[in-house]
Amino acid sequence: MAPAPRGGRRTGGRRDAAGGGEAVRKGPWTAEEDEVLRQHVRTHGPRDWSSIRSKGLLPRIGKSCRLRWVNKLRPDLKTGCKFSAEEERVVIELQAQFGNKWARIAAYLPGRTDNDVKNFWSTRQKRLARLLRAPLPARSNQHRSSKAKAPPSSVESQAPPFHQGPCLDQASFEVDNSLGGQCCEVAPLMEYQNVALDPYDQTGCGLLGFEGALPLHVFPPADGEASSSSAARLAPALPLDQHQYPLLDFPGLPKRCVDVFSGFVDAGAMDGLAFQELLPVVQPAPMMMPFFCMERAHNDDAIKAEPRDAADDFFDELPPDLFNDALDQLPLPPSPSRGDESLTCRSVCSLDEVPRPAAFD
DNA sequence: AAAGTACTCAACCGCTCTGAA
DNA sequence: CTTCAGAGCGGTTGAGTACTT
Repeated sequence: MAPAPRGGRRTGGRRDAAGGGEAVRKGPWTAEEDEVLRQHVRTHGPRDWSSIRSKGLLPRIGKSCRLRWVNKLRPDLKTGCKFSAEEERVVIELQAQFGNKWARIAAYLPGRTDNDVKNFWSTRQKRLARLLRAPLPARSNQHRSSKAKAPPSSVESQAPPFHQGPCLDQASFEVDNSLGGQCCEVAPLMEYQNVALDPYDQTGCGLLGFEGALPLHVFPPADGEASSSSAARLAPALPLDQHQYPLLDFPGLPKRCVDVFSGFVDAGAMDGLAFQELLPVVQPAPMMMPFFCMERAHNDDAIKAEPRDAADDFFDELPPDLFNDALDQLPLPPSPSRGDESLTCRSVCSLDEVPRPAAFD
C-alpha cells in the first residue's frame, strides 16, 4: 500500500513574477497532476517541461515537472524498497570514485535516482557521524567547490586524489602528529570502508584480514586472471615491515565475528553496513587504522561452496568492465621520493612498485 | 501512552551547463 | 561573441513516520 502523501514544505502557491503573474503551485503533487504529467510525457517524451506550464496544463514550473517525473513517475523506478547491500556497496564504491556525483552514480543503479542516492548517502553520513559521536565536520572547501568551475578536461578524467576520501570529509581522523607531523594526509575512511565491504570479493566469503596500519592499494588483476572485478586486490601500500602493528581492540564486534588469533573478521557474521560503520568507531587512533588485506579465497573450497546470494547475482548483471573501468581510473599517487614513503599516507609508490603480499601469489 | 529522537524522502533552491538565436 | 532559456545537478530543508525511552 502506498504511503500517504508526505506533506511537502512550502506548500501553497505563490506568485511567480517571472511567470507572468500566474500562480505557481508548489508542494506535494496530486494524483491528478501526476496524470497530467504522465500524459505529457506520453505525448512529447520527457522534455519540454516548461511547455507544461506555458500551455496551461499544470501550474507548475518546468523544473518541478521534470523533477517529479525523474524522481517519482518514471516507470522504471524502484519505489518503496530500501537500498540493498549490493546497492550500498556500489554507491560506496562509486562515491569513492566519483565523489558526490549522484546522477552519475545513479546511472549505475537501475531504478535509482540521483535523489535516492543522495538521500541514502546523507542518511548514512549522519548515521556514521552519530556512531562516531562527533559532529559532521564543517563543509570542506573541497566539497563546497563542487560547484566551482573546474577545468572540464580534468574533472572527468581525474578521479579524486587517493587521499581525498570523500566519506565523512575525513572528519573523524585527526592528523597523527606522532609521526613527526609529517603525515598530514589523513587516511580516508573510504579506503577502509571499501575494504571492509570487500567490493571486489565475489566469493561471498566475507573474510577480511587486518594486518597493519597502512593505507591500501588496489592491485590490478594479475596475469592470467580473469579481467573481472573479482580479480582486483587490495594490498598494503607500504612494506609491512616499515610499520608498527597496533593491537586492535574491537569492543563493538560480536565475539563470533572475530578470530583473535588469526586476526580475521568474519564480516559475513554481520551485515556489511554494520561492520562498515563499526570500523571507524573501533579504531584506537587515527593513523593506527588497520588496513584490511583482501583474502581472496580462491583455494578455499568450503568458501566456494557457500551459496551465492542475490547480491552476487546483482554484480554479475553489471557490465563486466564496470569496476575495471573504475580501477583503471584510480589515480596513481605520485611516486615517492626516496626515504619519505613512510611519512605520508599518500606517499606511496605506483602500483607496479607496490610489493604484492605473498598471500596473493 | 507520551515524548523524544532518528530516519526517510519529497521537493525546493541556487547554480552550472548547453545549445539555439 | 553574447545572450537567454531550458535542462540538469548537487545541496538543503522540513514534514511525516518509525523507533526508542
